[in-house]
Formats: sequence, structure tokens, C-alpha cells
Amino acid sequence: MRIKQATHTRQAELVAAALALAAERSPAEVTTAALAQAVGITQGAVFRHFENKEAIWLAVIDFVHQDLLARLQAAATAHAQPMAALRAVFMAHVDFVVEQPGVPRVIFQELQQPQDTPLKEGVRRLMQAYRTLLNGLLQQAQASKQLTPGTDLAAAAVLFIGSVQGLVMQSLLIGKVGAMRALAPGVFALFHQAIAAPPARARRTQESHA
Amino acid sequence: MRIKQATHTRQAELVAAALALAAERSPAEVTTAALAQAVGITQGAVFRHFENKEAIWLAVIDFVHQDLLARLQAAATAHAQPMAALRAVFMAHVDFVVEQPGVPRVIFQELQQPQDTPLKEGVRRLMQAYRTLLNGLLQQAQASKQLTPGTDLAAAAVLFIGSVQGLVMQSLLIGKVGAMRALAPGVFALFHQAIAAPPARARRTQESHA
DNA sequence: AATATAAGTAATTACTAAATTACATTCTCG
DNA sequence: CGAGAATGTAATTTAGTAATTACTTATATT
Repeated sequence: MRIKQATHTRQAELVAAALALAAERSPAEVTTAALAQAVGITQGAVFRHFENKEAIWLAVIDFVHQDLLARLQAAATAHAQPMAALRAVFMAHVDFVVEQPGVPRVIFQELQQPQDTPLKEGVRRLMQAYRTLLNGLLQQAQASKQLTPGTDLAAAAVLFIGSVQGLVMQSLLIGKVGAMRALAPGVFALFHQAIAAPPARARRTQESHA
Repeated sequence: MRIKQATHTRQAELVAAALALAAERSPAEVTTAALAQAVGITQGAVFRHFENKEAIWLAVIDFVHQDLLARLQAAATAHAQPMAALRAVFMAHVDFVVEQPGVPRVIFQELQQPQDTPLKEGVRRLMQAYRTLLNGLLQQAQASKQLTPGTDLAAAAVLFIGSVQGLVMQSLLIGKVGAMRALAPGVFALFHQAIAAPPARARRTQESHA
């Protein structure tokens, strides 16, 4: 059995360890010593695989970016109807956070930094990709007349991401990530109500109202 | 002119300094030395006025609790119509964050801690008071038939706070808190759409639809 | 005005954490 | 197989921070 591991293996282990530790404490308090112990090497050995500590978190953000977006994309393409796709994306995001409670902590942590660190830049890229995905779905929905006419798509994207954020905050506050799953359907239902066109018969009366 | 200041004066100065510094960097990086410098005393002198560093952040949370809730309450009571009151609370919250960009950072920072620190307890009390305020307004709105029948009030509260959170995240990401003000009306309009009862003429058709 | 107390200073202590260094071991490939 | 590169260790360095201590000075009170 191998004692020493190739760098890319250790890098993956350290990234996983960082996420696991971030689920239990503030990422700012995750030390290189703790990472080393989690992986089974000494503190100094960590720097055989990463230039410095920041590089570890950069790799974490990268990993999350790949993993989360792949899941959201999969959730979206599993549904032909854009509204159903939005619901699936919402639930996939909630599921992801429940499985990886460290992720929001890392995101929040990096957003704290006001200067434009490489880490914050990584978070921005992730959010941008998320927004692009949402925007595509919202435009599809709009094209197929499933949105209230004149809906502000940018505001809808903010509201969508904000809804998940709100759920995350509640769960951070009460300390039980699982509670998110229970609240999620009700919150999405409201989001749906916020943007969805009224059913056909009602639409006629609304037009006569305007 | 006075050289030495009374403790309660210095405490207020230190709380203000903590909020100001948290607006420029992560609260975790705000050192007692930086606080001392901001106030014009030496690092050790800080401990003449606060038992330890945690006590400073506790006082900060307390101050924010008082100040924010007073503003939200004032915004709410300025409107007889519950929906108008909700809009005013939303805007007051956004204004508060724009004026005090350090506040969300402090909140996030404390939410990171998974254990139940006194600080996190303080944040929880603040959020609880916020939810109580919202709940009152939502119930008023419901009682006066201004909500879609069957609206999930708990989900609505999550969505409301989440909307502001979403706005805050956007602004933390792009680094310009002022951008919140521009996005806020659109986001609130969607929230309104999410919970508001359809206008009278449309309601008839919706009933016939059900 | 004298004095006790509160507020301040300067220097030190105790601790923690990231990064470096010198040396050792394992792995890989010609 | 054997040499060189990669990975690992143990100990040290460097740097920063909260809190304490011994001493000083301003302020308020009688």
C-alpha cells in the first residue's frame, strides 16, 4: 500500500477536508494543521501540494463551481418546461447545501473581503455562471408566455438566489441544515407566484383590467 | 478639552469604530489594535472599557438590534396599509445596510460559528424580533384580505428576509452597496406579486377557475 | 487643595498559525 | 538496479494578536 500520494491526489483530499472542516467551524478557523491531520500528514507537508493556504481555498471554490453547476445544469436539462426546470434547480441547490453545509460558509467568508482577492473573483465567476443559467431559463419561460408580462428578469434572478440565501440563513441560525428541505417547497411556491403568468381564464380579466 | 473619556463614551466610540472597520474588512480581521487606533488610545486601554474582545462585538450586535429595529418599526407604523408598511420596512432595511455596510458582515461572521456562542444568540434574538415584526404585518394583510388565500406566512417571511439577503450578496459581490437601492424596488415588486391577492375583478374569475 | 478613582501608557506575556528549512524516505523510470 | 525527483517529517522561524502588568496621569469629589 502506498504511503506517499501523488500531488493531485493529495490536493483532492485536502480540498475535501477543507469542505468537511468548514461544515463544522468557520472557514477562517480552519488551520493548515487541522487540514494536515484530517489527511494524515504533517502540517509542513501541506505546502508540498499547495503554494500557500489561499491556494487551497481557491481550489475549493473551483471544485464547488464545477460540482454545483454540473448539478444545477443537470437538474435544469431534465425538464422541458422552463418553470419545472427552475423548480428543479431550486431544489438541487437546496439539496447541495444540505449535503455540503461548508459551502455557504466558504462563500460568505470570501464575500467578507472587500478588496478584490483571487478568492472573491472565483466566487464572482461562480455566481455569474449561476445567473447565466437562471437567465436562460427565465427567458425561455418568458418566450413561452409563462411569465407575467413585463417581469423584471434581473430582479427575478436576485429573488431566486436570495430565496435560497434566506433558507440558508435560517438553517445556519437554527443550526439544522435539514430544516431547509421542509421550508423549500413553500418558498419556491411563492417565487413561482411572483413571476408566473396567471392561468388563461384569469389572464383575460386582467387584460380587461389594464 | 478632555483627554480621558468616560467608559460609556469610549464604549460607544469603540462600537462605532468596530462597525466602521467592519465596513472595510472582514470583522474577523478587526484587531483590538486597530480599534484602539481608530479611537485614539493604545491597544491595552481597550480593555479598560470591555472585558474582552467578544464583549465588543456583543455590544455591536446590541446596538444594531436597537437601531435597526427602531427604524423598521418606525417605517412600519408610518403606514396604515400593511402592504405599504411592508414596502417601507423593506426599503428601510436596504437603506440601513447601505448606510452601515459593516452590519451584514458582522451578522454573517457570527452565523458562521456553529456552536451557540453568546454572539450568535444575539443575532438570533435580532432575527426573531425582525420575524415578529414581519409576521404582524403579514397577518394584518391577511386579515384585510390583501393576501392570496392560503399564503404560507412563514415562507413569506423567509422570502422577505431572503430578498434583502440576495440584494446584500449582490452588493457585497460587486462591491458597490449603492447598487442595492437601484435593484430594491424591482425585487420588492416581485415579493408583492408573490403574496398579494389579485385585484377584485380578477378574483372572481380565479374563484370560477377553482 | 488633597486624594481616590478612573482612564491611559508602554512593555511584556502567552499563544497561535503560516511558512521555511534541513534532512529522510518513498517512488519512478532509464 | 540505482539515481533523481517527489513526498514526507520534525523542528524552527516569523509574525501577529489578545490579554496582563506595573506604572502614570487626568478628573471628580469632599
